[in-house]
Amino acid sequence: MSRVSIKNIAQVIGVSNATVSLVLNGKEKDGRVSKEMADRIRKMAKEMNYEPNNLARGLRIGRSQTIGLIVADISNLFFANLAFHIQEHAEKFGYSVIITNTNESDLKMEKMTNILKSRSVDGFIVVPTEYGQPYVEDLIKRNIPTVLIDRNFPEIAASSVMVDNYNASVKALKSMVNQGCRNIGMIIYKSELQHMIDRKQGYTDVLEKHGIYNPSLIKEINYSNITSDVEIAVESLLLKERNVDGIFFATNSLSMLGIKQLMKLNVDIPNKLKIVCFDKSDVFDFIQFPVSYIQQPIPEMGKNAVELLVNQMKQTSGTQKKVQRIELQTELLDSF
Amino acid sequence: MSRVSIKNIAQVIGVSNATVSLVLNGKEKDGRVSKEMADRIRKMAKEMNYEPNNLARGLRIGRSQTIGLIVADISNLFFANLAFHIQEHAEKFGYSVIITNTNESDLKMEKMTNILKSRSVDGFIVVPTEYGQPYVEDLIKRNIPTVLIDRNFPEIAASSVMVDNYNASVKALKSMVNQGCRNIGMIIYKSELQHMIDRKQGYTDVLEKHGIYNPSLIKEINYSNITSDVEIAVESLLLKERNVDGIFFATNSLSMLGIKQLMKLNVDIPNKLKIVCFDKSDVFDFIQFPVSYIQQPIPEMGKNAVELLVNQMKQTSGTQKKVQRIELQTELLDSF
DNA sequence: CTTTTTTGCTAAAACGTTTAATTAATTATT
DNA sequence: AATAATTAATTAAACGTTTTAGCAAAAAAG
Repeated sequence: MSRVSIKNIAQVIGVSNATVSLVLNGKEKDGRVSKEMADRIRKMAKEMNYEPNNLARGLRIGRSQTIGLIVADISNLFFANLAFHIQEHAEKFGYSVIITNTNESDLKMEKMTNILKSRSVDGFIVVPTEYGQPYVEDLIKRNIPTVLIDRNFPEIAASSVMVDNYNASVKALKSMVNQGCRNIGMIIYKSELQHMIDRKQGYTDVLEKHGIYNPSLIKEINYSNITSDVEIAVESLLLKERNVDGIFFATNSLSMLGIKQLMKLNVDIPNKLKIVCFDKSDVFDFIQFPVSYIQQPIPEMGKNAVELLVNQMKQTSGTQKKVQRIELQTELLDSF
Repeated sequence: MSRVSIKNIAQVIGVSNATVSLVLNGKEKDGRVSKEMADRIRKMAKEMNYEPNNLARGLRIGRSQTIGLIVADISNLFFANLAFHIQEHAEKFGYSVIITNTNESDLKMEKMTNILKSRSVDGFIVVPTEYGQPYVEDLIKRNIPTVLIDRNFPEIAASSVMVDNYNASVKALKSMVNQGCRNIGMIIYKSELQHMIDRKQGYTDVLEKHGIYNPSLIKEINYSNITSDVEIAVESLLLKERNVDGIFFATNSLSMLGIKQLMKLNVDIPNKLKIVCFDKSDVFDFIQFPVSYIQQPIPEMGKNAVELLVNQMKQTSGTQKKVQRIELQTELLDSF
């Protein structure tokens, strides 16, 4: 036997579709359905194992109660955690989440926005790719509720939930300077994304203020060549004449590879070299030297993104969405 | 301006809905639409930025081209990777994936199956919770295509993609015995799930065959108390009189906590104690002692699950689904 | 004992597709 | 020249909801 519909229930009870629908949506007051009939309908619905058809519902009311989430890489723990919290929170508002991946590919970003649009998601939460700006602009032009997370495009009118990357970086570098570092390297992705630029700027500003800025200590890594690029970068920074006494890793993937290389080279941490990483990692619990790291408030990021989005979705669809940019603070912590 | 529909395109061109639909679905041959008209329609559709409404489509054709994926914990890297590969593969068949979490809660499992059912997913890929069997049975009773992954319920007629947990365990234990271990402990979840039972059975059988089985060396951990339980279990195994010279960790989360504890206690690995873990971890690259681990073929698991499911979904909806149980082999590897 | 209000329900349209059944016009076949 | 076949489209119903407007009966008010 196929799926039970409202019509089926209506027939069995001998009442109209409308009455059943009203009751099952808790609008019995509004529809003035008698208490007895309402109870009878609810009982029968349960008995017949009725489950609403959200396709039909979505078609009719023009909403699908679904959020489209586009992340750069679900197998990266940072994004996996983010996805987890977004989902948990979305559920509280009655939304399901469709998670999709871009693998940092702009092409895939275009594809994923299209797939999700055609599934009538009510809104988007997006970790955009480097040149994904046009696709975000398209969403906004179409007046589809959209919230950027982790990364944003400052020059377009998009709501976003970010951490204060500049100050995170400043915090990290100040701490290194205070601990006596004078030749601090930085390993960062080569990217035009604003959050990377901010992290770099924080580094630059602190070091310049202390008169110890040296641009040749910034190593920019190609995402496509990450493993070998990091190895080379670390080795280059460790050249004797450079006298590097600190390295700041701008993302968790860079940290992992960097630390691996530092261990291979038997670098004396923290005595000869101090390191600060972006993001916490399980790995920190297993290495014999202390690591400082910038902790991002992942649960709050997810929570805020969902709330921003829900607010946007609530607004009457005609009006221009109000742009809200949320910036959360990070914490600088020590692994032990 | 709101979303462009087929009707809009039809009006602009001055033709019927049907013609536009036929063309946009590539059925122009079937519907005998002239080449010129077809081209005109396609061009106009592109120009007007038409995007199909999959809610309407799904409602009409009774399928949503969506797979519901239920995992135990998306923030666990094993499941995150699995989700990643399932998604990549599903996409090739034109399916989107809605990922949801249960956090090992049976209640949530029920909720998630309901949510996904009401979203008319065409099929389910499920990592079931310990007592989630009734919900899987319900899906099967309703003739909804379903594939279990990572865990299964042998007594119900459900298709599944598993690794050969018994032989994985046998492989691990044989290797430890061959390396001279005689008092081997095991740390495993207290669970009635078949894959856990199989892993335990592999342990038992190998050790019994060698006459070195000692049930008091099996430590069963409560999922809700995992951190302290593992600490206690490790300490208990390391009591002098036990003379334990090997520990087998039955899951990645147990491995992580166990290794942490072993490091805290400064155990001499691998000289005094050998360890084998289930699943690979990033952490292995960062610890100073070698670890053996069972590697599960995550990409193949995802691929097989999607293919099984797609096959089920292709079958005419009336017929009883053929049950296929796929068992993949694992590899025993060394971290270095 | 009218009139008004309230109560309890129904009819029917709409959302955007797909698709089977027709129709009408043109071309091919005898 | 009549008939058959092909081509190029159309019509209209259906999928399962939601929701507005309306109707009839009962209850309340005057």
